[in-house]
Amino acid sequence: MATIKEVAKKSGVSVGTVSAVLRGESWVTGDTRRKVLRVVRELNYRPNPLARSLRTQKTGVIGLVVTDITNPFFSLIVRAVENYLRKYNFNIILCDTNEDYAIGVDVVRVLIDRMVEGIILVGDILPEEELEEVINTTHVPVVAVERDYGSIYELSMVLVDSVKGGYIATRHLLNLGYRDIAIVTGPIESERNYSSIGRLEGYKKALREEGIELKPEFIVKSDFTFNGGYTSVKAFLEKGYKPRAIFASNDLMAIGAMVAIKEKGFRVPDEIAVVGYDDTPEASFTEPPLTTVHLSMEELGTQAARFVVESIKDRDFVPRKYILPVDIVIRESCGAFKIKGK
Amino acid sequence: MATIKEVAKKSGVSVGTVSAVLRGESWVTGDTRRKVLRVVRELNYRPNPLARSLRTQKTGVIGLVVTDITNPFFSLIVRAVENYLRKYNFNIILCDTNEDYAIGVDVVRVLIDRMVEGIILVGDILPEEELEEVINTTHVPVVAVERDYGSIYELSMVLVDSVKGGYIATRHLLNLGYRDIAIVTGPIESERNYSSIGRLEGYKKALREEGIELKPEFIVKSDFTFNGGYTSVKAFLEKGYKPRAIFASNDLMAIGAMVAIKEKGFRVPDEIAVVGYDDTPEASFTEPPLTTVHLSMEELGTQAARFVVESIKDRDFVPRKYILPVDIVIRESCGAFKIKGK
DNA sequence: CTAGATTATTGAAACGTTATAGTAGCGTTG
DNA sequence: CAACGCTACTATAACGTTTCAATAATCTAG
Repeated sequence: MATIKEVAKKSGVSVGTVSAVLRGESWVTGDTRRKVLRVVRELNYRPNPLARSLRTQKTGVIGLVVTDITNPFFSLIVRAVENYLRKYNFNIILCDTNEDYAIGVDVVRVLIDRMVEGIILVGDILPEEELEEVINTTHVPVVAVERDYGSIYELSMVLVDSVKGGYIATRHLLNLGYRDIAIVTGPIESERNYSSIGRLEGYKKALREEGIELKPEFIVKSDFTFNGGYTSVKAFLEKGYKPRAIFASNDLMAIGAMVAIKEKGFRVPDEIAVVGYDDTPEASFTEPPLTTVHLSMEELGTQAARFVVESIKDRDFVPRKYILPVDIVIRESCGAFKIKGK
Repeated sequence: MATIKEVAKKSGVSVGTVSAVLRGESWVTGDTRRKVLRVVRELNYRPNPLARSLRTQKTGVIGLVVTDITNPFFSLIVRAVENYLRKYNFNIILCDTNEDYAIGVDVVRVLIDRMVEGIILVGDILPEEELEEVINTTHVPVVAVERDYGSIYELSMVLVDSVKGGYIATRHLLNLGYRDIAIVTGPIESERNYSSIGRLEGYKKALREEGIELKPEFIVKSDFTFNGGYTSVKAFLEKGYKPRAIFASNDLMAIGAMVAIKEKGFRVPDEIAVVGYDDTPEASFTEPPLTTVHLSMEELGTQAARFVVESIKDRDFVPRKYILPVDIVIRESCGAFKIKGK
């Protein structure tokens, strides 16, 4: 609670000098510097970041907005962002929008009022109009993660190569000799459902390449939740369809799908193979362990944080786009070991 | 970017008046008020929270520190805290310590520097000495969640009734007729491992009550992780022990235990029944679905947030302790349905 | 009508810093 | 030895608010 004035008075110099010492300005002479530092320690003085920010117009705070912190996909990103930013002495104001645009718009405004030095939007936080507004009326660098806003706005983006992910998942199933492959997708109504659509594209591409005809009824629409995966696959099987393999566009739905499959009396992978997407921690706990498209949330978060730090440090940083590469991690739900093993 | 000065100038009144209008002071006359409000809208003026905070010594920010945001147990709490605090217009600075005391000490200092109005510590963030320091040298209200600091410090606490949880889990297994019940514990070396020890206590109490002798070799020490549960139970079974039921002190370990049990060729629950603790979302996805001690992380978070808000609003709030009640949610891993069903 | 009270408003200090223009003291230099 | 340039500082104006004592304007009472 000591202020810089008290330090100045007690050490017999001006506040400017104290400030200079604390900021590490080189001109202060050895003697005065030592005296000031001693007093600082004696009074246990710590500069008030509020006052400093008001003067310098820099807060050392980054706004981080996610749609759902309880989703491990997002919390892993949050953790990575935090770890990266800590190294640069940035703090994070975290907001969870519960997938609600209204809250998103609101919190972004508040963040700007609070003069955060950068904003990271993870997932579908803002509609385009609002994003445009933010970018046009402020100079806060914005980084979008897992949401493709195209190339018309001045912001960096960190995306996953969804098409490729969908492609290699399907390719893997094809390589194992399966032909009848169904897909469980996330929401695909609007073209802003970038990741669901991309994964579906990859799926189609792989089938096309192999000369396999696309069956529209094998495209099962769902919603990225466990329950959605479960109910949609259950309904699908109850209609009498029986694919040899299912590619679910995320792990949660894959887990739901497996439960439904087993409930219907089919074995995984012997009768129906399953592949997921995301490689969330639970993927290795399932039975059988889930073969899934691996992507590093850590890398996503780190990259986003890096972009934000760079745009702050480097006055003429030009917004970039980073596409995260993906690969497949083979466990047991696809049947690869059984086939190759024998 | 407009300032209050510009608003004052443009509407022909003093800054004090503008400030008064914005804060809703009643004395400003209808005419001036309207004029000011019009200009505010025209210039799209928004007060600068930094300047305001500097003057009022109130920031509207709460510090929220967790040990591991990727653990669903914590992220559910975070979400609840956020939702509650949003209603009161508080923002959250989030810090993840990665279970590292050094980071914990550091971030709490920073939070205090930044003049947060309250601090919520979830899990084992600070050693007692440091907590004492914080409480003695500042007046920031502190709430600890899931960490019992006893009653000597001036802070509120939100705890889970661990003894009771351990008790009802074991009781449930006893009621199903099982006698040979093993427990997989979390870390129990230090008495600050409040929750592991409590759960173990509850287990012992239930057995004692039933007149069953405690077998020390049936107390399997582990570490609250999936892997820990898996390896410790695997080792346990390989030593030739075969309990009729296992109570794991959290769901992650319970899931690990089930994998180990099945790997050893035993069926769950027919040969070995399993009960978990926490009721995390994954508990319903396992096979068989996990019977577990349910506790509401949402309630934990909300209660913590409530305490913090109350201590801010109410000048003479006296720190309280809230003990969350627990109950058991019966699924299939304990075998209750099979037994009762037939 | 005027003194006193009330009401609507202003002006300026304060919050705790940083940034910048200014200056005293002192050694060089031509 | 006057002019100049350093060096090591100081004084003070910002940053954008809120708060509060002071004041002008209007009303009330005697």
